[in-house]
Amino acid sequence: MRKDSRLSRMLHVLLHMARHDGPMTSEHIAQMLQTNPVVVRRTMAGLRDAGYVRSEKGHGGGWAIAADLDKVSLLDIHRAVGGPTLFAIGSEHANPACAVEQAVNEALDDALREAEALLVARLGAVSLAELARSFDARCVAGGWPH
Amino acid sequence: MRKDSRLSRMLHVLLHMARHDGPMTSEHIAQMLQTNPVVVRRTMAGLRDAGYVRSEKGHGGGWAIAADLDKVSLLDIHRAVGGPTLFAIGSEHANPACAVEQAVNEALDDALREAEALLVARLGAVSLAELARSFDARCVAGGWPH
DNA sequence: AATCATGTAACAATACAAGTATCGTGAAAG
DNA sequence: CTTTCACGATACTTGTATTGTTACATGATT
Repeated sequence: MRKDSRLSRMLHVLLHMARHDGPMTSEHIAQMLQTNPVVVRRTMAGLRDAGYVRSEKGHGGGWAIAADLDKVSLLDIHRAVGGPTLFAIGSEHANPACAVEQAVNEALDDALREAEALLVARLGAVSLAELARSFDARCVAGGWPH
Repeated sequence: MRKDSRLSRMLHVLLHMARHDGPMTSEHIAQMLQTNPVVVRRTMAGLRDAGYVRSEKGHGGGWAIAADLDKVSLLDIHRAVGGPTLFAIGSEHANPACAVEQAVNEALDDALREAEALLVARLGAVSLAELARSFDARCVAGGWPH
């Protein structure tokens, strides 16, 4: 399967929106993401439904942030875009009749659950605001013009 | 993408082979896995190349274990079947020009790397022999006939 | 009324594991 | 030494998910 980049893309967009006055159009965002405006709308629809962004039609319309970035975590965004499967590996049958297969699946699923718990904890611990601040810090450290 | 079940399947097969005298044919294994003999040969080719199993042609031929199960970890098997990507999510561009995207990718990749390290450590810490023993223990605990 | 922008539906492209069919090759059995 | 068995290898097709694309409807602004 192709790798799901929706979380990455939405974080990218949100950080740009946080540093941008006024709404941004799907067309503009699509250029940033090097993709299609329809893909942008499709993906951001999830964020809108969750209340993290707002969209307006017509002249001067587009997308704008609609939530306190301190209160939204990376995990929230992951879930807002559909909370896709995290792992590309797993077991074939959920409830196998074979006892050997049961044992194998249990061992594997244990390990996967642990890794998933860690990842979820990491994503849940970082807010969009913190991510934006760490970006600012990186710019200062790198001598970036403000 | 469809979930990769090669590791799960190969562990299933190896545990059966450990409790089985003489070689097992691809046809027999395919029935266990509820799949096709060609899929079995294709997947087990990796294990053969790594020296974990051996295959023989002709009458009485088939697959047999060719290594000390105490010395082979679940991680070894994962790698032998191609060491596929573990995560289904990730970032789109490896080296983005956009500084914001760089920051986002770094934050995400950090979290993914940590989770991957945990998973790899877990898989690397369990040998096939240990997995087989834990299966035996489970059978005894469940009152399984030996 | 014209324009701009989102909303939605439908469909093609892409990627990759898995499934399938077929033939070749070598080893054992008769 | 011919048949049979089993792997080896190739060339597809299928299934499933994201992503890309086209087209058109809808609502808001000028």
